[in-house]
Order: sequence, then C-alpha cells, then structure tokens
Amino acid sequence: MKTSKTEQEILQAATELFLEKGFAATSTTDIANRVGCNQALVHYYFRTKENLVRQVFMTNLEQILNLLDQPLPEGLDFFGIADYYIDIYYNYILGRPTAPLMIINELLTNPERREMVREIFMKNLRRQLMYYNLDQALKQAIEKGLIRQIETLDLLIDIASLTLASFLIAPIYADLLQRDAEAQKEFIIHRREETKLLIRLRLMPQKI
Amino acid sequence: MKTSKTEQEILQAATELFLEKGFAATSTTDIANRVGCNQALVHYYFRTKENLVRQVFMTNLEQILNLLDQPLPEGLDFFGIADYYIDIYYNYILGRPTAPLMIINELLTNPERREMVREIFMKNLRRQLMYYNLDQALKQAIEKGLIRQIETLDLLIDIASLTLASFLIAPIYADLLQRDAEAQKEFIIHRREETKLLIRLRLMPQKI
DNA sequence: TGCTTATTTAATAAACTTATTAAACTTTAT
DNA sequence: ATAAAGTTTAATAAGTTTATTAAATAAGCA
Repeated sequence: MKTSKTEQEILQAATELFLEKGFAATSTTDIANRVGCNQALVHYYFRTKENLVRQVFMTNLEQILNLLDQPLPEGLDFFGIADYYIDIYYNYILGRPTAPLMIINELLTNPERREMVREIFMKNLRRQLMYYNLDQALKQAIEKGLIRQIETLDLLIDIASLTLASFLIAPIYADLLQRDAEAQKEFIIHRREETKLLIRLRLMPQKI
Repeated sequence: MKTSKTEQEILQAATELFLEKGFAATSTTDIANRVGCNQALVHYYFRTKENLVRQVFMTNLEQILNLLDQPLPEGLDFFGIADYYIDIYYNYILGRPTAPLMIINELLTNPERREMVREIFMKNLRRQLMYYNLDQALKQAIEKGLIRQIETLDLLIDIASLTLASFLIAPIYADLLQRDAEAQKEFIIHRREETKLLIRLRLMPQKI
C-alpha cells in the first residue's frame, strides 16, 4: 500500500507544473499529459485537484521551515551563524528556485493557506524553542556589546527578504540582460555574498 | 471616443480582481459581476481577456518604474538620497500592496511578459540616463571615500529586495500573529526604517 | 424629428475543467 | 490457475470559461 511509482510521478509532475505556471493555471489534464497517463488517474490517486495542491503546498512549506530546525552550529559567533543560515537558505532555494514564489503567492491570494501555516507553526514546538533560544542569545550578545541592537524578528526578516528577493529577481535579471542560466547562477552567488556583507554590517557594533 | 465610464469601471474591477486572486483565477464573468454588467461587455471593450491582462500588467509596471524617473533631489548626500528613494517606494506600494506580487508572479511564470519589460526599458532613454548618472555619482563618492565600495546595481537591488519583501511578508505576519490592518501598517513602517538603517550601514565608509 | 453610431443584453457556440463510473487490464497471493 | 485487489482506460456528466452574434436600447447630432 506504499505510494506507487505512478502516484509519485503524478505528484512530481504536479509539483513541476504548479511551480512553473501556478496552481490556477494548471489543470489535471496538464498533469496527466506530462506523466503520460490518463487524466482520470490523477483523480484516482488524489481524488481532487485541491488535495494535490494542498500536498504540494504543505510539502514545500515544511521543507523551507525545517531548514531553521537544525541546531545552531557550535563555536561560531553571530557573524558566523548568520553566514551559516544565509548559506543554508541560498543552497536550498538554488535547488528549487520557484518554490518560494509559489508559497508566497498562495499565501497572499488564498486566505485558507495562511490558516495552514499557523497549524504547522503551532504543531512544531521545537521550532518555537529554537526561536526562543536565538532570541535569548541575541539579547545577551547585545547586552555585552558584541553586536548592534536588533530585534530577532528583524534579523530573520532581513535575511529572508534578501534571500527571497534574489530568487525573484534573478530570472528577470537574466532575461532582461539576455544572460544564460550560468550567469543567472553567478548572479545569485554574488547576491548571496552581498547579503552576507549587509547582515555583517548590520550586526557590527559601531556607532552610526 | 475617449474611454467611457463603463470601460473604466471594467478596467478598475479587473485590476482589483487580478491583484486579489491573480490573472488565471479571475474570469471575465467575475469582472462583469463586480461591475454589475453583462459579461459580454467586458469583451466588447477589450475583446479578449489577454488584452485586459496586458493592460493591467503594463500600467502597474510602468507606474513602478516611473518612480525612479524623478530627478535626484538637490542638496542631499547619498544617505539622504537612499532614504528618499526608500520612502518613495514604500509610500507607493503602501497604496497598492499587492501590485508587486502580481508583477513578479507574471514575470516569473510567463516568459512573454519579460519581453514586454525589455520593451519598456529600451523605449525609455531617460531612465537609462538616470541610471548612468547615478552610477557616475556613486563611483565618484566611492573614489573620494565618502561611501563604501558598492556596485550601483547591487545598491538598487538591496533597496528593492528589502522593500518588496516587506510587502510580501506583511500580510503573512499579520495573519500568523493575528494582528489587524493597523498593526500590519505599523509593521511596514517599522520595516521601512530597518531598511533605511541597513542601507545606511552598507554605505558608511568604515572598515569591516 | 429621424438617422447613425455607440452601448448593452440575452443567447449560445466551442472548448475546457473537474470529477465519476464502469469496464478492461495487471499484479499478487493462495 | 484463479480469485481478489489494485491499476488504468475510455466515456461522459455537469459545470465553467472565453468569445461571438444578433437583437434591443440609449445617445448624439444634422
């Protein structure tokens, strides 16, 4: 009763198409065509398109959230920790560059999805603990004058913003300046280093 | 032959719905229902849905690009100029918070739209001149040691990334922490100031 | 006024969408 | 080998979508 090969292929094709064109613009017929199977088979395995959408959405969202779930690396200062997380996120998204857009897009246009996110958050106590630990560690470092005053949430949003936007902008950059896929990847690597520099300067305890 | 009231109403309703639900999820029947007119009327004025989509897309994109088209304010140093542009963008998007998502979404999922963007760029020589002027001014300031070494494109992308992401994250933030619209606006204002601080620190000529 | 043009509507064609059903085909397990 | 369970297909119902058409209504003006 473990998921069959065809079922996986359908899920895979659905994921690809949803990421390429968005949920609304993808039909179950499109999915079947990509797999090379009958359209009814999509419904046999997942019954409704909504189930399929939900599954793809949840899987991708959980993957992204789980990246934060790893323990803080030992023996690194905050500059090192920031770099470490920036690398993790850039590397992850390099592998599936349109996933964040799909997530963001669904979250913004579909209120039900936001309910799902709260569920995921509430369910995972470990993640809440991680946030609490980071918050405490930051506060101590600030008190000791090791880093500049910053809210924990702002630091995370700064990193997330710069990372996310790199991947939204990269394909547009490549197309506009008529660059190839290789140049696009270089652009992202370059933006990763710029992100690290920005965050480093944000945290460095010098007076403005 | 100037655009009739009904035509404007249709365009307005289409814009609203496209921004709320996305292009694919909005039907011409939805648009007619919001206006309170017959569905055929939508096609009478715009013939195809694609024409309507194109027009809404182009209008919003041009508005966003035109924000950069204003002359550099006099008597400001680069820190002041950066703040000035950050304010302009935040204020604009505050008025139409989902416009950037629609633009980004279309650009990423629909290759034809990227062609449109190149057209717009190439057509507007003044914008190219603006970029050239900014580039020159930055290079001089760097040479004189007034600001830290930075590529012009990176500075613009830094600002755009932080601004854009604020608006993508704000509604999710509000929903997740169950805050109201007022708190969401405050969040964005707060992020605007964090953006200014980040950019300021990025430009300040201190050794890392 | 009456003629012309513009706007609006109802009706509908043609294509496409999701989902179900019954029948055919494969596997698997005894 | 064969019965049971699982997989796949063709056919199709029911609904939606875009777009067109012809007829009805309203405006503009000579």
